[in-house]
This record gives sequence, C-alpha cells and structure tokens, in this order.
Amino acid sequence: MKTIKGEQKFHELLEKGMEVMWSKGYNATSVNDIVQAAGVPKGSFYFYFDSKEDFAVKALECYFQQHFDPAKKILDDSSKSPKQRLREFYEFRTSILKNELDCKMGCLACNLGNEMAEHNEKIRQAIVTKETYIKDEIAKVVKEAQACGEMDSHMDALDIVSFFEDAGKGAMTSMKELNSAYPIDNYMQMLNKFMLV
Amino acid sequence: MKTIKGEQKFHELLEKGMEVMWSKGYNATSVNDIVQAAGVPKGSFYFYFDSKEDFAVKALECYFQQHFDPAKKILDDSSKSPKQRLREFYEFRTSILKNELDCKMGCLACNLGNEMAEHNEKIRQAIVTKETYIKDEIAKVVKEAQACGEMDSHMDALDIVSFFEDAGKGAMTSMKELNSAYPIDNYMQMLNKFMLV
DNA sequence: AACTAATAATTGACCAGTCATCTATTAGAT
DNA sequence: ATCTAATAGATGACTGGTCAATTATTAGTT
Repeated sequence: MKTIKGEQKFHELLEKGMEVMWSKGYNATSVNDIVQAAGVPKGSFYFYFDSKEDFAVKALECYFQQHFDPAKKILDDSSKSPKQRLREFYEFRTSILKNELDCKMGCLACNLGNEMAEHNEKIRQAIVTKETYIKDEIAKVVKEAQACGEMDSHMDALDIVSFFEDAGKGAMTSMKELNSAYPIDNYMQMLNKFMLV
Repeated sequence: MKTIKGEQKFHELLEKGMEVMWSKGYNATSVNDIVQAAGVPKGSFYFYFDSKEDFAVKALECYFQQHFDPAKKILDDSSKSPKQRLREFYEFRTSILKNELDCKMGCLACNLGNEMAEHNEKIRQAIVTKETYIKDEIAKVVKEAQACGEMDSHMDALDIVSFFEDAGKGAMTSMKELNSAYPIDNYMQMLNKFMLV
C-alpha cells in the first residue's frame, strides 16, 4: 500500500465493506459482497487484507475512529459544564442512530460483538479495547460532574457509565427489532432522569 | 408427526438445535450442525421443518416457553409484595445468565434479534410478539407496585419496564464481550437503586 | 396393497481463499 | 535522458469444501 491509488482502494474497501458488514453482520457478509460494494475485483481484496477476519478488525478500527472521534470533541469541550457536555454527547449519538441511520443499523461494534465475541477472539479484543477506552473517557467527565456537584457522588463513575452504555446497547437492539425510535427516545428520557443530581 | 418417536425427534431437533443456534447465531449454524447435535439424519430435518427459517421461529417459541414461563410464576405469586416479586424475578433471570450459562450465551431472542431482525421479517415478528407480551406482564406488576406506593408513580410503567429490559439486553451483550459477570451485576445494582420508591 | 414416516444420496449455488499472470510505477545505473 | 530491474498493484479463473434444500428410495404400519 505505497501508492495513492492503492491507499484509495484500501479505504474504498474498508468503508463500503464496513457498511455491508454493519448491516448484514459477519457471517452473512461474503467477501464477494464486500468487493462488489467497493467495485473492486475479488483478487484485490486479498492484496489489502489477510482474511475476512482481518478485514473485520480493521473495519472496527475505522468505525470507532469515524464515529467516536467526533463525539469525543463534545466530551472535551471545556467551555461547557461537565453535565452539559454529557447531555450533548448522548444527544449527538442518539440523533445519529435515529436520523442518519433510520433506526435500522444500530452500532457495528455491538452487532459484531453480539454475533462474534464468543467465537472470534481477535474481533472480541478489537471491540473490548475500544469500548473500554470510550467508557473511561466518558467516566472522566462524569467524575468532573461529580466533583462540581452536578451529579450524585455516591455512585462509582465507571459503574454509572457502564450502565449507561449497556442500556444504550440494549436500546439499539430493541430499536432494530421494533424498527422504531421509541427505545432510543425512552433511553434518553431515562438517562436525563438518572443524571439529575 | 403422528408417532411418538416422531414427536421425540421433533423435540430433540428443537432443543439440541436451539442450543447450537443460541451459541453460534443463525447464519453460522448450518442445518448439518442442528441434525448432528440432535443425532438425527439430515433428511429428517426437512420432514419436521419447512426450512431453516421455520426452525428458527419454532426454536424461538420453544425458547420463550422454556425460559419465560418459570419466571412468570414468580411475577404472579400474589403471596409476595409487587416489588419483592420484581426483585426476585430479575434476580432469577440474572442468576441463570451467570450460573447456568456461564456468562457466555446471553439470550437466544436478543442474539437472533440483533443478527436477523433487519433481514428476516418472520424471525423479527416472532421475537417482537413475545417480548411485547413479556414487557406487558412485567409492567402489570410495576403498576401494582406503583398503586401501593412501593414504586414512583410519576413514570409510565411500560417506559420503566422497557428501559429495564433494554438495559438487560445491553448488559448481556457486554457480558458476552467481556466474558465477565460485571455487566449483569452492575445492571442488578442499578436496577435496585432505580426501583427504590 | 396402500399409505406414512424416515433417510441416504444428491444437487447446484455459493463460500473463503489461492494463484498465475498481467500492468503500472519507481529506483538505480549509465 | 534512457535503459534496466525491481517492486507494487490488479485481476479473474480456479480450488476444495460447505451450504440449504430436494429427491428417490426404503422401512414400517394398517
């Protein structure tokens, strides 16, 4: 992957293929599906990726980079109060699920985690590592909120964040099952109640 | 399916095959996997089931019957207070996830829902119908608890139950990803905090 | 004999991954 | 500048194997 054109094809495969796997899952997505989505010949796939498993891991890394990094900027915006940042952070994420993704796609990492964690260690690790990092980043802001009295200090910040994140994961599953925004809206409503001092 | 032996084989396929699909998911489970797990010849599968899809729907019905019906008895035990029943109900379900299933399997319906809801309407419907019924049954007890002042009456019972169920779903996903009981334990801890008047 | 239940064998489509062969690009030597 | 050689990328045919589903046949019962 030394040339510009090569770099382009690599990213084309990653992004178009990621979307297919995001929607259909790991086992239902064939390498043919991926190369067709990217408009790249079958043989080229194995020039850029060792295997379908390798593709999934790299797609996950790409996914987190594309979808968490923008949200992290909200968390880090020190011009706002910690609680306000948390609110906007969760509002931002849920609005994408509802509007951009039409309550259909959920989260690539949750989807692959649910399907593959028990059976593929590399994919499991790729997900756990990133999700742990994300929870830590959110927990930092929760701790700030606790320190300045915006949130209840009697609960462990990481426990709260873990619960929030898990509830969000489940809400996405229900959202897909019901094909409705209700689970996400209800999640936000409960989150706001839970976050009040 | 007129003979006793036939009935036995049908249930053997359902129960053994259900476990395989529960663990591996829909797409990673082949009809061969199912018949091998049940010790039944390949050809017999299509005598008892129209298709793999038909098998999944029937397996889901069997799953809910086997796993929700015992828990429902706890909900209906009028000798205890509503809130006590809710506590025991959730405690019962989470203890199965931890002890019986070793934090590995999660819930068949959630697994298939996550993997298939977007792409298979029959499977989606089978899951949604049953989960709606279950939420209604739990909500009845929450309403009782609200009526006798054991729980906060300012929130809609179905919203609360939906949130509880979704949080549980997400906790199961994380449980599988982390291969740890922490998400479930944390879920129960938060549930108890949330349920206090 | 006539019917139902059970099953082994088979089918054609599709799978992940390989490979030989091709072209395009770059680097070094003169 | 030009030639040479090496590297990087591109490509579709192909492989061994597995898939869901069908079919032809056999066994069992009435």
